[in-house]
Amino acid sequence: MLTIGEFAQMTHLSVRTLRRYHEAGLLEPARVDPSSGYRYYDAAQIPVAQVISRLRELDVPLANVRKILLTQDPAARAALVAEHLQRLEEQLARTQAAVASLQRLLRPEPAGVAVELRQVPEQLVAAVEATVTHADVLAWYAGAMAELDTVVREPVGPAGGLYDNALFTHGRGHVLVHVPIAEPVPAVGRVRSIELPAAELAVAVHGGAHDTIDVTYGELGRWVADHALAVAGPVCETYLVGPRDTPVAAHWRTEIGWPVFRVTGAV
Amino acid sequence: MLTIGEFAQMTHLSVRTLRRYHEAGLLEPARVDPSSGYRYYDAAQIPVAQVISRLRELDVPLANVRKILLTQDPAARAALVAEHLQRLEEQLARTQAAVASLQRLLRPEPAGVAVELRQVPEQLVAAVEATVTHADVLAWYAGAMAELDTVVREPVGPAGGLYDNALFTHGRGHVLVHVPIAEPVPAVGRVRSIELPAAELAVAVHGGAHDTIDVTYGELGRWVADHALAVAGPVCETYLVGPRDTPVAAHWRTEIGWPVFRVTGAV
DNA sequence: CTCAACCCTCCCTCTGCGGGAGGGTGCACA
DNA sequence: TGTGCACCCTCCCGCAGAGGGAGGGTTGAG
Repeated sequence: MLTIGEFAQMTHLSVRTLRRYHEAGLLEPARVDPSSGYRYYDAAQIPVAQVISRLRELDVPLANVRKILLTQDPAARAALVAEHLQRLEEQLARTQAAVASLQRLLRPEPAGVAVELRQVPEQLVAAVEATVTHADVLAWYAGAMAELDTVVREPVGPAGGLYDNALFTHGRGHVLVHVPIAEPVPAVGRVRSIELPAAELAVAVHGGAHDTIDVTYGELGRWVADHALAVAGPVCETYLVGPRDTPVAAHWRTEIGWPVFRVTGAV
Repeated sequence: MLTIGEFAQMTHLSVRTLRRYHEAGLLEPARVDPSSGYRYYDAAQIPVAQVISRLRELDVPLANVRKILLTQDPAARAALVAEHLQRLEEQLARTQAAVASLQRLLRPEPAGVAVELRQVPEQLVAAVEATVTHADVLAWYAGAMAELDTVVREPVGPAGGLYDNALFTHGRGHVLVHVPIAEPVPAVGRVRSIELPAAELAVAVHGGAHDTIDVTYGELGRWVADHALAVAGPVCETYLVGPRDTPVAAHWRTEIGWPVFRVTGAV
């Protein structure tokens, strides 16, 4: 039987951390003295503590560590670990994208995005909509678009999405993805046929992956601000070339439409 | 002049986050209304906000972001960014090591480390010592060892280190690195000639990089516990083959000496 | 039997983000 | 000129996972 201090020496985990792991149900001491509360560990628990330590080095949340430890079946356990490694790889990809984008931003050559003012007529679309958080929007978008694809056989234009301002200002908002159609389709699942109202948009096109789309948003927003046009509704993205057209992110083209009130007299 | 909400839309940062960045001195609004406290931003601040956003994606702490933004000289700024990228790479290496080690740990084949009981005589050494935290110990070690190398011309054995138990149990403790010598050397900088006392050690050898040295610590500690030998002092590491001998981490050999009281009658 | 080293619990701190309460502002429209 | 509503403000609390430290009980060697 080892005291918590001895166990800490052998595992290189601090006494505090061991107590926290006990409290979290990750590493129950072999025995706890009922009167004094002293924790006593068994030498057989050393490898368990080391597995925990390795998982924490990989930033696996304590709750997931618990789940992994409670999983007896080696295959299921390996799957849980693999799932986390998957997440690490995605994070690595995001990190690399951020590095590339940062280097571009720090070079003092403004991109100079072309902005155009456009009158968009009302449009019949098949749509899926929901209120989601900023963190969930990517996953939700993928599901909604897949569902749209199963229902809409003959789209008459590229897919698009309407993004409530609150999504950006407060991290949660109303989102609608749509595919333009010629004739109404029956309501299936979450898909509904609706008519998007006509709009006046300031439009810019973003080329490449969506990691850096905020740069184009910034340029477009700046243009709108410079031209003193009031904002009046959700932003409208149109996926001219997207993941469904080519897997090469560099070839994607996304049109961003920023709603404005026409200030000049021409109607 | 843009309100905080408009600025949030253009930069894809939440209103809350912008307020926090203001408070932290990262992104001062172009104007703050003295009576209402309303923040007003300039469109020219959009790229700045985007740089902050990219740095935060790279997990640069707000304090460092501030430092980077306050640095006018592009070269110095690039150096700060490069420094952080360096840290990211090190972290990546640690992550990969943790993955490899985890896979080994989850395979149910115990390594089976050979442990030996050894009487070590007193030894004259040139040493550098300090009280450091667990997080700092690697950097401190590198500096101390480099300083030792400049003073000691003729070591009579491999370098080693004494690690106070508190370093492991409480994350901060006394550490001493040393090189054995035949004759005392003059005190230069932090280097002193001292005599390490004789000791009784349980000894095991760890092969490979230090990422996984806790596994050998665990095996050794378990052996000591199984043989009911009381611990009585700092752990002693000896770097039989280390980074100064070969850059190939897989070839390193580190001897770990765990102080014990001899229980058998033989003296 | 004494005393130091150890252990316990409880509460606070840090970082960077979000939620929500309670209350003041700005501006279009009547 | 009021009214209403969207917007803005500050202040406090929550989360994760680690450390710091206070105040007090236990253990065990001399």
